[in-house]
Amino acid sequence: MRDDLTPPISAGEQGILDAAKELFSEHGFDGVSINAIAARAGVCKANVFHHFESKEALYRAVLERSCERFSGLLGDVLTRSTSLHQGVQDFAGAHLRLLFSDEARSRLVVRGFLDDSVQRGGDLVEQVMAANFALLVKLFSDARDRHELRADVDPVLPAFLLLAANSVFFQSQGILRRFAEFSFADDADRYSEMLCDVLLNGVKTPTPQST
Amino acid sequence: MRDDLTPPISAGEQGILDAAKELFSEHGFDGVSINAIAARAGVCKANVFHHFESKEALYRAVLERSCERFSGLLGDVLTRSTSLHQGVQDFAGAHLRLLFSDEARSRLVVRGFLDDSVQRGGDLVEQVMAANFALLVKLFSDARDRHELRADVDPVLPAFLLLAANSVFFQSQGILRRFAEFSFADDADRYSEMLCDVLLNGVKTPTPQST
DNA sequence: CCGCTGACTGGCCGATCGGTCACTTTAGAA
DNA sequence: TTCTAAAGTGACCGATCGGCCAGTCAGCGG
Repeated sequence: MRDDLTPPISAGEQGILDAAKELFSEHGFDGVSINAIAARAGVCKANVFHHFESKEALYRAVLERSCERFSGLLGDVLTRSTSLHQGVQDFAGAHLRLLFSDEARSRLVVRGFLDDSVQRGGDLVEQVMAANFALLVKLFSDARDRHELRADVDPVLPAFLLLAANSVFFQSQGILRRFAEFSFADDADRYSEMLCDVLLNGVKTPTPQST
Repeated sequence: MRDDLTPPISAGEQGILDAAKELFSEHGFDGVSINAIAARAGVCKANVFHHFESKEALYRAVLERSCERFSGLLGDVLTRSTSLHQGVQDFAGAHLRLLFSDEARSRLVVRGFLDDSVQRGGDLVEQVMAANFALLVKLFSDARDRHELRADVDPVLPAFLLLAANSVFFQSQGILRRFAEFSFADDADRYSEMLCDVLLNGVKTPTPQST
C-alpha cells in the first residue's frame, strides 16, 4: 500500500547499481564488463545476474534511476520566475548545479543524449530531455507573450542554446580547463551569469544604449 | 622529395581505415572488434595487424586522418571577414557544413571532444579543437577592438557558445528531429542564421530599437 | 523443528576478444 | 627468370566476455 513501484532494493542490489553507475558513466556500456562491476560492488559475477537479467537490463536500470532524479527538479524553479532575465538565470543556474551535483549520473544522461541517439535506453534520456526542454521553451514562450522576448525569435532556439551550452560546459570541462583562454572553466557561476547575459542581450555593441 | 610524411597508403590499408572510421564513429572504440573491421574491409583479421600494430594504433590513425581534414578549413573563412556579423555568419556556416560534409569523421572528432576527455587520442582532438577555438576567439577579439563587440564581454564566451551549439546540433540531430518543437532540425541554414542572430543581438526586446 | 525463499557463490559454458605465427600469394626491380 | 619485400591468409593462443547452473547459506513463518 505504501509504494508499489519500488521493490525495496536490497543493500547488495544498491551496491551493484552504484558500481555500475560509476563505471558505465566513465567508460560507457561496451567499456565495462560485468566482472568489473561485480568486483567494484564486492560481489561475485553471478550475483549481478541474480539481480538483473542481463547487462543491458542493468544498464537500463542504472539509466532509469539517473533519469528520474534528473527530471522534475527544474520545474519548480520556473514557477517563481518573475521576469525573463530572472527566469533564465534561475534555470541556467539550477541546471548547472544539477549537472555538477552528481557527475556520474549527469555523464550518463548527457552522454545518452549526445551520443547513443537511438540505441540503448535512448528513449529514457530522450524523455527526460524533452521534458526539461519543453519547460525551458515555455519560459521563453511566455516571455514572448509578455513582449520581453523579441517577436521574431523562435523560443526554441534560446532554449536549445542554453541546454547545449551547459551540457558541453559540463561534459568537456576536462578539456576546457586546458584551454588557456577559457578562464571560467572552473567558475560555473561566472560562466552561467555571462551565458545568460549574452543570450539575452547579445554580444554586439548596442546601437544607442543597453542594459 | 615529394611527400615524406605520407607513406603512400596501399589500397588495402585505405579500406581498413575507411571501415574502421565508419565503425568507430558509430560504436566507439570498445564497441568495435578487429574482426568486424576486417570483415567490413573485406580482409582477414591478421591483415589488419599487418598494417597496424594494435587496435589502439589503428584508432589513433583513424582519428589522426579525421583531425587533419577537420583542421585548417576554417582559417581562410576568417581572412575575408569584413564585419563581425559577416565573420560570425561565415564561420558558423562553414563549421556546420564541415560537420555535415563527412558525418563519420565529425562524429569521431566531436565525440573525442565531448566524451573521451583525456583518454585515447584525446590529445589529437584537443589540438584541433584548440586551433579552431583560438581562430574564433580571435574573430571576436578583433571585433571588440573595432568596438563592434561589447567591451564587457569576454570573447571566449561567444566563441565557446557557437562551437558548442553547432556541435550539439550536429551530434544529436537524431534526437532533436523527434522533438516536435524543434522545427529547424532539418534546416541547418536557417538554424545557423538564427543562431548568429541570437548570439549577436540577444533575445530580449531591445529597449529603444535594434538591428 | 521443518521447509521455503531470496541472497549469494564457484565453476563452468561457448563465443569472442586482441594478438601472433608460419605460411602463401603477389608485384616490381634486377 | 629469379630474388625480395610487401600484402594477405588460416589456424591458433591465452584471456576474457556475457551468461548459466547447481548448490550453499541465512533468515523467517509455520
